[in-house]
Amino acid sequence: MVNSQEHSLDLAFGALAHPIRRGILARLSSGEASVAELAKPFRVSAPAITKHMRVLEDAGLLSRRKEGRRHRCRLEERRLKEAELWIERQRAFWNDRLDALERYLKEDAGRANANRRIR
Amino acid sequence: MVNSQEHSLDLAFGALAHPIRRGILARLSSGEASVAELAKPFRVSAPAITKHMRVLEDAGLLSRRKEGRRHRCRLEERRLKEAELWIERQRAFWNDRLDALERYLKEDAGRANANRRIR
DNA sequence: TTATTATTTAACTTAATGGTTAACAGTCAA
DNA sequence: TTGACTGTTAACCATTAAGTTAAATAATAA
Repeated sequence: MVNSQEHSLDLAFGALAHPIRRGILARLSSGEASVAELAKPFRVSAPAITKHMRVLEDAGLLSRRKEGRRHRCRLEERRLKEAELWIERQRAFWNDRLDALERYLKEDAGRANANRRIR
Repeated sequence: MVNSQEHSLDLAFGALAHPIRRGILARLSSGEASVAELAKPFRVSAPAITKHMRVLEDAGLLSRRKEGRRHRCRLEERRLKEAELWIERQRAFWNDRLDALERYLKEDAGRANANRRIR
């Protein structure tokens, strides 16, 4: 199970890589909705939406329960959080490097000035 | 050009959806590197790496300059930031909703208790 | 010049994605 | 029971993705 975490990031980012799926998530982030409601803004067939729902579900970004003939869908934020965290970690690293460089340059400039003053 | 922003998110998330490409970015987040250095941890052919580099470049997540026969590659953090921001916004919305729900439930519980005390 | 190293391009295979239409299954309401 | 509504499955098509090997280009080293 070494790379099951990796694989779930594959699925999550893959799911986010399509505007319809991001649209569905955006809609869900303001509350639960049925499949038809989620489909409304998009000019594609119902089966296409079913497939997008499947991708989101497989990625663990969305869950649903049946309520009569409609499905109530809701956002699963945990996976979204994991994806966000991955990005955040990379950026944090990078920013640390930039910060360190900046500090170094400042110190260096300080030392250069000190030297200039000494002689 | 309405959805060029959308399209660049497609590319960014799509690029993040592969473990080799995430590995490359992770490596880059601790400093610049050549293509061969980036390729080393992965058991795929050089042309495969070239393709992954292209995907990352097209997504604007990576840039490079030629230095003799090697290419020095570096992370472009702006796109990474944009992707992070998109996720963060969805989650913020959702958390607001959950917070509101929690507040509502607490208030409600308080009122219920008050009522119980009265009679 | 010749060989070596770093990287890309070309051509190809296989599998996955994203869409379609047509048909099916469950649930509700007349 | 019949019909309408919500959603899925099946079968198909076109495009893209991810890998391969073989050959090409470009820069350095011998």
